[in-house]
Amino acid sequence: MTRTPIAQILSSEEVPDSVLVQGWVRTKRDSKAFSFIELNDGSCLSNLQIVADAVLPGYEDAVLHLTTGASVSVEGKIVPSRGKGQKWEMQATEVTLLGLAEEDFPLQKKGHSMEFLRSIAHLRPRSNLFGAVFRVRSRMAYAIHQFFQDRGFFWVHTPIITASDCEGAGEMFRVVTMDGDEIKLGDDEFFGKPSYLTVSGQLEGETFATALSNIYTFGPTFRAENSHTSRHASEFWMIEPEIAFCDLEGDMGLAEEMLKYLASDALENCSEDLNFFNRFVDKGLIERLEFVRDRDFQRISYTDAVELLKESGEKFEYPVEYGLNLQSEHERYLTETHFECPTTVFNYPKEIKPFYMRKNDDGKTVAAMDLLVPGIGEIVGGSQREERLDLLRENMAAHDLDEAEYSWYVDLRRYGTVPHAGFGLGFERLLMFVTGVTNIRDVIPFPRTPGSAEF
RNA sequence: UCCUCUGUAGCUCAGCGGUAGAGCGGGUGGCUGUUAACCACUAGGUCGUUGGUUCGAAUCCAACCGGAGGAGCCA
Repeated sequence: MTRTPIAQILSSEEVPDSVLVQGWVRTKRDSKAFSFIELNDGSCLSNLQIVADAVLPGYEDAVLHLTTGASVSVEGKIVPSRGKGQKWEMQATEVTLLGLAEEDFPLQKKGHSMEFLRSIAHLRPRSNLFGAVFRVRSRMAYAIHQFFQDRGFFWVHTPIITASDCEGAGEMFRVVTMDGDEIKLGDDEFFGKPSYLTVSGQLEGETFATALSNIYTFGPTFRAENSHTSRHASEFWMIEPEIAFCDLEGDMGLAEEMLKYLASDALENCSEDLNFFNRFVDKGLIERLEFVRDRDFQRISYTDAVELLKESGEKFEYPVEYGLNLQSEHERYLTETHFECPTTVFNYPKEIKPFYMRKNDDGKTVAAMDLLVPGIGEIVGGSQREERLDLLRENMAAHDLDEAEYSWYVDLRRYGTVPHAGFGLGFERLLMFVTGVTNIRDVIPFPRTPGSAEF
């Protein structure tokens, strides 16, 4: 008999008479004549309640000594439940123990801190919360591909090892080879020059956007910054669409449409897990996702945002002044206090943005945009790219970049240049937004942060 | 890199200068169509590490190690 996922059983109107389920025991309650086993196989949040009569062959060995965490294989009939709390339950005809869980199995039925669960990252997917997080993670990855593929975007696999620093994107990890304990550098360098783990696939993405028109990347990204915050990781996943024949307006539109699409997809396809988050993690989650799905986002230029912050009467720790970066507290005020909804800030001063962003006609600002969401801050950062050869060269010089290092990037402006734009969406930040989980370490299977690369 | 908090049983925590505690989890027994089941008994600890103060340190002090939060940087 082949295994039937518990999700399939619990969502059925009519079920096959006799099925096989396999999974891990969440809890067990014994009485004299039978035991209730709560079995979870990760296919959904809910457990299947199994009734195992004491007269079953092997009851003593296979059932009586079961503890939380043990793995079992159970054959039986699905019947309407006589108890409250579930529609179906299983009347077991055969219970086979696959593996006991030793008595110090760390996952209990209640009261674990996120910090503790992080320390047992190999077992935490078996908890309700993390099972739900990683089911939603899978679904969101699927929905992202669907969103782009439905709109004619091609998925491009940009390199993970790179020799070009996407300027300003952050500190990089160096890639080296070893001879014993000796790191090979200089002339012995494997790639003939210093190479790094990618901090962004954007520059390579642009080369494909100027060929296939609409592309996106979706893959791991690495930043060697020594950040200790709940929203930074050294290894994370990023989605970077790049669109030819597109300006900032279209770029902002796509980012907003995408966020709405993903909120809608999660509400539609992850309702059981979202309801769980809504109960135990963030009471306003579903309401917020519905808001994001149904209502328009706010847009405000950097210049207007600075004015708004100055006139808000709010006391900020850091100064608000044209030409300075908006601080976390300023972004939070805009999206959480003033607008109370996702907010796109656009047209930043050129001095605080990277070389590749397109200069606006005012000569002072560039066509950049950041999409801010309540509770998390920046979730998308993007821009229209500078497609004019002379202006790009000026920008590179102004940023002290060696044009020779970026000759292939400059070439895109020499051979059939086109207006184009794109953005980066942090996948984990999206998941924080969709699940209500407040620490990035808890939405990625095995988090890498400074000083921590266990598992 | 800077600032702040924190480390006691498998887990969550109490104790805050005078013989190491509870709940949950584990074991044993009982009871019940139960559902964070319930009741009784029981095992389980170099109080993060090292040093210091003290008649006496889980408790006070210092350093170190681990964890967390915030700032910056960004996604």
